[in-house]
Amino acid sequence: MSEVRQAEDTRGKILETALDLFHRGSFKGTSLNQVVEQAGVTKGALFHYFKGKSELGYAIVDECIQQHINETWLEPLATSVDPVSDIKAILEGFARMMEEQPEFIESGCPLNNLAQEMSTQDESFRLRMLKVYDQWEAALEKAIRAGIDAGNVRSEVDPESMAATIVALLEGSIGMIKVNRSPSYCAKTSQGLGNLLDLLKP
Amino acid sequence: MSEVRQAEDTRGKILETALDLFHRGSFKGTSLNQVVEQAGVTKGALFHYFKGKSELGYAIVDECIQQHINETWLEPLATSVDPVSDIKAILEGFARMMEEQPEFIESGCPLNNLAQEMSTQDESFRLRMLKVYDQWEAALEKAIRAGIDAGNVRSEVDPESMAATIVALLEGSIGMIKVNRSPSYCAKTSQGLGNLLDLLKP
DNA sequence: GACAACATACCAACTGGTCGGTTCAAGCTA
DNA sequence: TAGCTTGAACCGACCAGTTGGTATGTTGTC
Repeated sequence: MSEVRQAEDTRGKILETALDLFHRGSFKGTSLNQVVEQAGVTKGALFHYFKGKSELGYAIVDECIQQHINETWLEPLATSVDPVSDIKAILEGFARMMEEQPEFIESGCPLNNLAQEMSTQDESFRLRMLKVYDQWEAALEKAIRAGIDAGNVRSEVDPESMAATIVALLEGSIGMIKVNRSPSYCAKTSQGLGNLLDLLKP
Repeated sequence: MSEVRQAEDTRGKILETALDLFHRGSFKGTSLNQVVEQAGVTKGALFHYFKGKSELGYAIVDECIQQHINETWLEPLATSVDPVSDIKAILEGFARMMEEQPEFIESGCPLNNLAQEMSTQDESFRLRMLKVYDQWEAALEKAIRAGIDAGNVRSEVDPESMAATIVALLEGSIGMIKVNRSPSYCAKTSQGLGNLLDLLKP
């Protein structure tokens, strides 16, 4: 007993643990008992920081997932004028991560998992996740537009539709990798994404 | 009481109801109590025909979903030599269905929903759903190959990778429609799919 | 009377959530 | 500076409701 009080650290540990469990399993399929057990905290601590399971889920979207999208997509694309190269670089980063942490091949995209599970069940969830997707697509669209202006992307490309297509194909591919769970399928999808991106080139 | 015995009809009603509930909600998020209530049968009846919840899920994949994929994809593509036109025709059928039954915009693809939820949790589930996806991709691949032979598809296209890309983009798009839930987003994704298919043309 | 086709009552395990308590650091007072 | 108060940060026993699953019947048909 009589540990030093950690304040925000406990909240962060709960968020981190819940993200991990929701990612590997699912939102509804993970119990709060599992969360508190794995996080090494008590039910009281969890309900001290979050009004309930839903609020915990909202916080994960607003904080953890939003931050991750910011770091991996929004910031790298913010000043891009050559989206084909920059997007490919991000995807290569993914490929490396999947080799290092094979759990990601099985578990898929945390955002997409949560979005597919919860957007029909909880409007509040849906709107939060839609906001993240909108920002993601907007960043892609802006980068494609800048690419066109800089002469790095064909002018016939429709930035809005292409941005949506890239997100859909990426999320769809990650989902199929989850079901297939084989390196050869990873290669197939990465080829598909590469072909799509090459279409942007002049 | 004392209704006429219906044998296989009861089983069918349970399957149909469970598919509907698993589609609109999720597998774990739907209780067997909901299933028996909506199907108008008792728990005894359900456990008479299915060993448990998992077996009920397996039967839905093996029977309902497999049959649906057969009818909408495998059979129409079996003798296709012009896959671009034939796939577009199938997609137009989807578009029509979404207008008539708006619930499909919200609920997404039953196979993908189940696959994303359960493939990490239950290997038996995963293998069954993978089998359906494999058949789907094989049918697309075969049609693309036939299209190349008939001069309706560019010979540079890689049938295997393109088949996987079409499935991934389609499932990804349906998933994004679920989150966006707007007709304008439907238009965007349908444009993206159309563009991809037009790439096959010579 | 044997057997499939149900019906009903029931169960242990678990669920999200509550609630009265405890601990302790920081601020206020005298 | 010693004592007092307050409130955030927990703790953990408890709760009503639900879960998937079972055990024991009853009913109609060949």
